[in-house]
Amino acid sequence: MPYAERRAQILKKATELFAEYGLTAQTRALAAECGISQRLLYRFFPTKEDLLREVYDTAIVGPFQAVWFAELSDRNRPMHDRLTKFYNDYLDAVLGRRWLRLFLYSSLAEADMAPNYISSIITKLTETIVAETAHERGMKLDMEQEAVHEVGWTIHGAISHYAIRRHIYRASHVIPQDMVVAMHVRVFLSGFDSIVSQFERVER
Amino acid sequence: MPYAERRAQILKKATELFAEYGLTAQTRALAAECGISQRLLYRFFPTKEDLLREVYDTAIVGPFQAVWFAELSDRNRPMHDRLTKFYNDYLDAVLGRRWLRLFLYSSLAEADMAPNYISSIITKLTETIVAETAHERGMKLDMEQEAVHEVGWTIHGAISHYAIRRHIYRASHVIPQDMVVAMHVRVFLSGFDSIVSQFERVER
DNA sequence: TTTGTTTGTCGTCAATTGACGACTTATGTC
DNA sequence: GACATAAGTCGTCAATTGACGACAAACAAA
Repeated sequence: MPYAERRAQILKKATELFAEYGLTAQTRALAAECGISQRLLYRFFPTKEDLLREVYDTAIVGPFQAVWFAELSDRNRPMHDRLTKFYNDYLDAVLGRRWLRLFLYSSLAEADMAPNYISSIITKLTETIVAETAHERGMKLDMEQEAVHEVGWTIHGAISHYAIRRHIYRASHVIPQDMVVAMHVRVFLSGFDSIVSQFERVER
Repeated sequence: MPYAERRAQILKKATELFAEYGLTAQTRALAAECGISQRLLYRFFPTKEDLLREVYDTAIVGPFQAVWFAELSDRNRPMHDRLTKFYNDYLDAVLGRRWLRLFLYSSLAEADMAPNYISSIITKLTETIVAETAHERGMKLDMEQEAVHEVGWTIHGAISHYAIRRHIYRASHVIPQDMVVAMHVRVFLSGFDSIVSQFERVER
């Protein structure tokens, strides 16, 4: 099998394995999964840690679609629709079992990867959501950056936790996903004015 | 050192160790932490797994205060106060770094412990919160049990995720905790009517 | 055919790790 | 003192695990 193809196969299987059994999953299990000898892995990745890093970059940071920022900022559509669309897509493309497990394992392992994802993507995301919601209502935001993030986290955290509940805690999920998204979007939009005013009052 | 005392010490150190380094932390490290030989551990716990189970029972299920149910059902106080009080207490007593790390490690390890905690405690909690909120507003709830849980999870998930963000992702937390709680309680209460009506309409 | 490069395996090393048999030391108790 | 029970250590075994040197097979190019 040619170099690139084999490498891609290993990376894919490694992603599945680490997501399932944690970052301590063994290289021998990975080799067996690929149908190759354990020694061959080391022709493609110098150490297990290099492999882990690459798994993280492709499987955690990769799935986020840059186009989502554009869609969330499309002022021709009502914020309610934009949020509903975004979070349904985000749940499907990112917050699946594999992504969540990898992300949590990495975060717990201290491997300051999660902070990277958070600071590089989610920070911008919460800012966008809050700014766009405020704009739609003709509000002029006057609060600390940290408060903006906290407001954005209300909906993002609630939906992320729904995914954790579903995929990690294996809670039953009889209520269909789009209905859950609809609920959270509704709660967020209906409570938005009052939470913003809370922060504006206090943070001045 | 007497039997009971030594055993308690081991249990405590084991909790710290497993929370920090995961359920794969080594018995030798634990022994060193206790200042005893590794062999001695096996006089108190037959296997590592027995130790793990006991750590889980005392450190995960233990911290939940039964009195919280009574407080949440105290109809002499407005729901807003009850929720604010409860979630500040819950964040302090349960959702700390140690508890969260243990809980997540256990959940990821498939060790169907998390489902236990969820089904035995959180299920009842969400039911109480939703029922009490509805009662305060003179509403008669008519929706599926699963929908009730989902409604309760909006606030419980949002606050749990705030704790995860803070302790696991190590996101900066400039906004003081009581202000975050206030925000989530406010969002929940102001959105409550509309989400309930959403489920009632659809679930019939 | 020869030669060099790529693709791949075998076997092994050193460190780690859960578990435990055998033994030692301390603390009463009659 | 004698003797039992509790508290504790030493050393080791077998299995696991990341890493790698040495060698074999496939294959293209001259």
